[in-house]
Amino acid sequence: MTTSKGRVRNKRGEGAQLRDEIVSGATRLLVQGGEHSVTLRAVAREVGISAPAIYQHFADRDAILFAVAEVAFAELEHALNDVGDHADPADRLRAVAVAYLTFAKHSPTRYQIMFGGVWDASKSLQRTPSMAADLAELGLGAFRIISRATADCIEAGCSTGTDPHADATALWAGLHGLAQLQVATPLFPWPSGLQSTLIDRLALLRG
Amino acid sequence: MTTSKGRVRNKRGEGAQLRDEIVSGATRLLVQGGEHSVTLRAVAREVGISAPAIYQHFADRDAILFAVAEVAFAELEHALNDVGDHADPADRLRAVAVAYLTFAKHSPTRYQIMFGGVWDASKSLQRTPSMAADLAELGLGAFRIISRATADCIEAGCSTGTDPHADATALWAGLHGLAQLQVATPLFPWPSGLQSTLIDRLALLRG
DNA sequence: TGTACATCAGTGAACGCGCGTTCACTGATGTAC
DNA sequence: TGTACATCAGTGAACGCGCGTTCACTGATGTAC
Repeated sequence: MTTSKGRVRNKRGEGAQLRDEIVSGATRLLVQGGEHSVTLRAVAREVGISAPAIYQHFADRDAILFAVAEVAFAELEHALNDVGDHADPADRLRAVAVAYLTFAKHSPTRYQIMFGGVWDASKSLQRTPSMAADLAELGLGAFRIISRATADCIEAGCSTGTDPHADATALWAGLHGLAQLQVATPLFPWPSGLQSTLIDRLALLRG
Repeated sequence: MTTSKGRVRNKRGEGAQLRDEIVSGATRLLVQGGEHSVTLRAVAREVGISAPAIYQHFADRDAILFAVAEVAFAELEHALNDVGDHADPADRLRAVAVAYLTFAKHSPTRYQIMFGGVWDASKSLQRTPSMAADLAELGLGAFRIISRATADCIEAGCSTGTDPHADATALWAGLHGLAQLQVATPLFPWPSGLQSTLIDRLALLRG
């Protein structure tokens, strides 16, 4: 059986597949039209199902966006892990940092979803216990990769730092700021080599 | 004459006062309930006027938020200029940076409005020429203060940097990232002294 | 093997809501004569 | 000085829209006997 849009109804026991389609559809809408355009009904239209069908998989709109963020975090983590081999730990850390910035530049709207923005004050107070904690946990995955690479630099003597956690946190903040600002204010006269400057200074890498 | 809410109608020639009240009301809503709660009608309710009255002063909702951002940028600029006297240029730069972070921490929702988020992809394509450029100009005001303070450090020999613009930009990015991340992920184990670490490293200040 | 039945994976119509926006208007206030 | 008039600063009702959510339902599919 096909719906009016040609979608094939899932077989018995395979209903959970729709969940993935919903997340994909929401991601597509997010990337194309911004967070604002991801409504429950719009997602249903995008996927080719009726609106109520979403309720079998998600409690509300925010739950969908949360799932989108989950996937995005997983992709980011994968990108950071996938920077290839580097003999020099400093080069590896630089590659990780660049991968982070690349992800943010390539998927600005998803990146925005991942770090706040969505869960605004009014609602977040209620869902903080569950969602914010889960989201923080997801973010930690990406952070740990940066953190490990930073620690490796210190151990190998490529960095003059002494506190891996503090250095990694500073670097993370710097990367986040750079990623966001460059997307937000493209008209600003960004100096060339800013990425490297910021990374090397925050991670205390030797010139 | 008073309206049902007790508001006194402006006299002839003083209609422009309502503009300020609208901006204030929108700011109040933004601070309390997040960007999402700033609708044209909600603003009208907050101010105590009918919804159509807003159209005499603003073209649409985004124009109101833009005005809110304008005021916020002016306040930020004022805060950065108002850090008091410092014999050491490095101390002054540190004070400016701390003032920046304090503003962001104290007015997170306004800070969010100032740097993107609001003007999402779909709409911004149309209003980019006028609004994004104006907003960038506003942001430049605050940046110039950081930039000048950074240049002073280099001139005075408190910083080992050689390119004031690049250093100031890196510092700005770092401050922005720290400001945003700390608001977005309060559960993260933020190391103490992170602010100073980040500032000193990016501005190349001597320990 | 056939058949009744339970369950799964959705649909379609309907609801009430708040939104942005328009339109014609109102009543106070200043101005010209 | 009085009075007609233009203008200013809004109001109030109405519109169509998309939204989230509910409800009863449908029809295919697997399962028990």
